Amino acid sequence: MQAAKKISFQDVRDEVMRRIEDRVWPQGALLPTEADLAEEFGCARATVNRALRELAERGIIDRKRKSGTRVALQPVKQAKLEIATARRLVEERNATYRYALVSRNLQAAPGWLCSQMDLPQGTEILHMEAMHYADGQPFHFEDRWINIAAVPESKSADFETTPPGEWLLAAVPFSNAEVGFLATSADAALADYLNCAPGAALFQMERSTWFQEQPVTFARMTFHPGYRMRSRY
Amino acid sequence: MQAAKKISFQDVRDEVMRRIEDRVWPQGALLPTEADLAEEFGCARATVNRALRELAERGIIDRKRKSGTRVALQPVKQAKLEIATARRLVEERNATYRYALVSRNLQAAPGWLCSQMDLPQGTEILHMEAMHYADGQPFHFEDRWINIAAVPESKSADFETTPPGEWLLAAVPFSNAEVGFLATSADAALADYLNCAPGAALFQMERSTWFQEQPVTFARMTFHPGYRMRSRY
DNA sequence: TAGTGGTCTAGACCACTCT
DNA sequence: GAGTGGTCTAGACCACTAC
Repeated sequence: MQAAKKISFQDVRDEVMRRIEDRVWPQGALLPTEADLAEEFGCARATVNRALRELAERGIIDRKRKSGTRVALQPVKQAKLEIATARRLVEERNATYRYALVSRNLQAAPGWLCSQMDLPQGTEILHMEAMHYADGQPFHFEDRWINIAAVPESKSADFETTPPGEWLLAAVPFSNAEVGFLATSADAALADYLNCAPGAALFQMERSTWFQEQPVTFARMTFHPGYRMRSRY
Repeated sequence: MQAAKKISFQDVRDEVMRRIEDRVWPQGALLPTEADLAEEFGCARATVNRALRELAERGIIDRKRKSGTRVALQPVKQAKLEIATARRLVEERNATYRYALVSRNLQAAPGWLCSQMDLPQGTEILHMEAMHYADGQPFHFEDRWINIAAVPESKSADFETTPPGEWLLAAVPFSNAEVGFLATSADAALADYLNCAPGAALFQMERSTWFQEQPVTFARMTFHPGYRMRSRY
């Protein structure tokens, strides 16, 4: 005799997923109601609900009240990108991380930054440039702008030893951000910093960050030639 | 008198989030147990559980049995990237989408592809090149490889009018994938296709896809100069 | 071994939306 | 109006893990 284990929401989720993959329920098909599935699987409706809710979050199925649950026609594919600090990226590769502050200036925000970060003209900004290295090789160049008004302590923070990204992560831990990824050509300065030929194709990440509706920082990271950002989904 | 509305898990989630943002519970702090929070909020423990589970999924808090729930020290920042078809990307910009198949060949998989997709040497592969346009301007160039063994119907599919990406999305709707993003320099062929100077910096996305453990397709998309991929988190 | 989160149940009511 | 998912409850037992 089999031990009649209790059905878990994971069992339900996986079985429903299997039927979708095996086209038992093809794309666009209507699934049984939660109550029916609960009866079939011999579990509570709440268990089925949680299973289906997870699949809906993944974009596998679409749910609407009254209409019921359908297999998604165009499953939304989402890749989750972990936004990590340079230190973590470097150490993940079993390399030694090193950081160096290149420049630090208190200045009025330039126009392009004001529109980028949604700041009033002439806002006081802390501008820094920094380099991050992996095993002594250039990893990425950081162009960092911090809104002093949002993080006053940054004015007196020690960025000689602590990278701005890590400092901010501790100072403003829970923020919203907008990221952009693009390719750019190395200008003379980047070529120098990243030890590559001028004109080389470089991968860039730009990030604007807000905390409680207030713009905090803008950063542009330019990676060494050949850098590749990866993800699974 | 206020209408004493029932507390929802969203109320609990938002209030807990507020206390974390306002440093009522600073980073690393131990939160009250689910039972205590349930009593405080006047709701069932299951309601608190769902609220905290969501925050844990977002990486805001860390939960461990017996130890309890703590505010995350290093909140994991995750960006969700929607992987959309070229058609959708183009139409989102209110531009007119056009597709053109450039070449189509049945051939043995080259060595680099076999290692990339984890295929046996000499596997039969359908190789295609295609262009995608937005308002008549080059949007991206697609280099596509399909494992015939995994999707036999692809051999006779009409890729003159249907982009391989869309065809595959319908044929193999629920798959796993690995994506990589990088920058590359335009060679003569890409410069021609994308109407840019040779050597221009271009954004590339590479994707390998599996369905039920079997390699299905590899695609390399090279975008027009100036393309930027965006996301929020 | 005891405390904490993880999950399931059975029932109830609500909210949306199709007809 | 009626059908379906969305959520809450109160209670129970389980599973992991710090002690």
